[in-house]
Amino acid sequence: MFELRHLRLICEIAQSGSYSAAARGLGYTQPAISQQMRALEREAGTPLVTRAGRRMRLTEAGEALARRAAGILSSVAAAEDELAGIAGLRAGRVRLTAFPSGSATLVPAAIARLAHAHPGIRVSLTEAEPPEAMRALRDGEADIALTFSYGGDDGGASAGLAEIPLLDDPLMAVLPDAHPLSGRTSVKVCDLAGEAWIAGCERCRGNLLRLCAGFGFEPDIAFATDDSVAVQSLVAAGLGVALVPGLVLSASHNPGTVAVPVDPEPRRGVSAVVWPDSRTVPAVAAMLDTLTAVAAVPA
Amino acid sequence: MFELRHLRLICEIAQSGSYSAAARGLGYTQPAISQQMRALEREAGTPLVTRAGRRMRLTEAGEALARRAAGILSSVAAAEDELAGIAGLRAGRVRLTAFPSGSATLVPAAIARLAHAHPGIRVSLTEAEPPEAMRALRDGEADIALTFSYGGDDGGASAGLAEIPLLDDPLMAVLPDAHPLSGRTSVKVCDLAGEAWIAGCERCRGNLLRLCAGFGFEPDIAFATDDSVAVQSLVAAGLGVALVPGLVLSASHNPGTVAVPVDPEPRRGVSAVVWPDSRTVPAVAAMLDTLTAVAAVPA
DNA sequence: CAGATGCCCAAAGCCGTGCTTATAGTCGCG
DNA sequence: CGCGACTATAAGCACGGCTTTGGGCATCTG
Repeated sequence: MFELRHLRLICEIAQSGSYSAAARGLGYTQPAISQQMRALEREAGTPLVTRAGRRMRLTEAGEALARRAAGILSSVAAAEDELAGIAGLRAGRVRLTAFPSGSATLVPAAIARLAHAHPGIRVSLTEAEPPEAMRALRDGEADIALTFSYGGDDGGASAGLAEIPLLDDPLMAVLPDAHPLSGRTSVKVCDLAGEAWIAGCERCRGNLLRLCAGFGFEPDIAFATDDSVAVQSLVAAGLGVALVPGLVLSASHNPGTVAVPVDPEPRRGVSAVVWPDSRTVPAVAAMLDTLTAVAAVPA
Repeated sequence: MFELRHLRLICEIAQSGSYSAAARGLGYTQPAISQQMRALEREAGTPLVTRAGRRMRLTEAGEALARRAAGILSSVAAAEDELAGIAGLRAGRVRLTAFPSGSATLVPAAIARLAHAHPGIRVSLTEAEPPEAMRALRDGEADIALTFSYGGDDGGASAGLAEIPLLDDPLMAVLPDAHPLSGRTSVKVCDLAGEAWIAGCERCRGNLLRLCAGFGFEPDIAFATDDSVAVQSLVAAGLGVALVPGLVLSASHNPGTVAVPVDPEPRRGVSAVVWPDSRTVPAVAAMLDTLTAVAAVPA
């Protein structure tokens, strides 16, 4: 099989019409050109140039090869340009999978910042709860999975994956406006032991149960819904109280409710999970950096 | 700049999804693949694959490169096919420049034979007297010049060019039917010393003068014309006698004339002239061989 | 016509590249 | 939990390809 070096050579010779000139143009010495051409002709199985007195003239085969070589070389150059664009953050793509409240807060801010810094990078966003996000990551359908985990669970970040902590998201107690404790600057979980509870998603509900068990009671869960807006609406309607992550509240807060800090503050960890190798992929690295930066400055 | 080896590699990996499989497919050992890929990624400036557990997955950059590589490799393969066609006489072109009586005799036979043996080869034919044919050859406008020369001149085959003798063409005396010598089996030049002469082309006329001078007389040239048909017509009209090459007579013979062998037989040499390098160009070599073969069997 | 000038070819030597072999580390599976 | 398959790393070696040097040939010039 030909070598690109040979194709460049035949093009250069076609233009300059001389081995010496081609050598100067390509940064070789003249004998190197002679040797390369001999190798190329051996490969081609037919002469590509003929000596016509002082000048070298391309044969029909040489002309044909030079013609094709020009196209091939420009294709190669185009491929190099494309890769250089990806390496230089002028192009590329990051596929993000984030849980709902993440995709409503951290992610939009990160995307906006990244789009400003590197307009050529395309970002795609899929919304998924952490378990599905991890599956997408494992299946190669996503580059970054934005997940959260409570102290008691591992978020599914198992072998081979790298987890980058982004922020510690404090849980707030959400009470109806009219609730007796709504004026407090902080509440204890025990204070709410007798309340009816509105629970969130499945893993949030698990965390709630563990948390309350730690304080010696089992919460009376009146309703459970994945929808964080619905949770607050149910609270506003006076049907119970809830523990809601600060991130959720920063994205949407029902005005009929009050969010009160909890003491001691329960937290959930929000982190990005990637394949370790991905951290060296320019667009992924840029997005991770941006997410970290955005997370460091709470909205 | 990339190497074709790298492009083949990324394609193979894209298909097989494994370094080891790619190594088997390409005939390398596995470490060779690892090293090539590392070199390629260094060149590209960005990772091209990520380890996803057991499987290797291409990154966006890797996919992009693999996509382009496939096209590039097929272009290279097409170029190789084209050259292989030229080398294998399934394609190619020969540009022939021949003097008139050659292009009417030897050349048609050679072209027919070559077309039969190698239908893919295109032959182009230009008619030119030897001096112009040599110029075309020097200027690269022809691959083979078919020329003739008399003993006294060199046919213009000067330095750097190779001359391949094809045949010795005997000159015949052409006499009107009614001429007193028209019944003889041979004539001597001296027998025609007192005749009026019809001369051919410029170089033929020069040869006639030298020939007669050798026999101690100067011919009385009544008419001179480049057109070999006209020469014979003038003879047929009783306006003189002529010396005409056998090759000319085999292509056209005026029935009102008689061609008589001359003793001793004057001759002109017919030969093909090429650049020495051309003899290794497949299509040119094939045409030279064919011309030689055709010349060996006088039509 | 001889010298000068480019240009290409040939031979020899050397350096670097890239392959193989051997070995260790890692992941997934039975 | 050990086995099999895969990849990474290191060391060693061979080949390829480049440079240097010297020579032949064609063209141009005084």
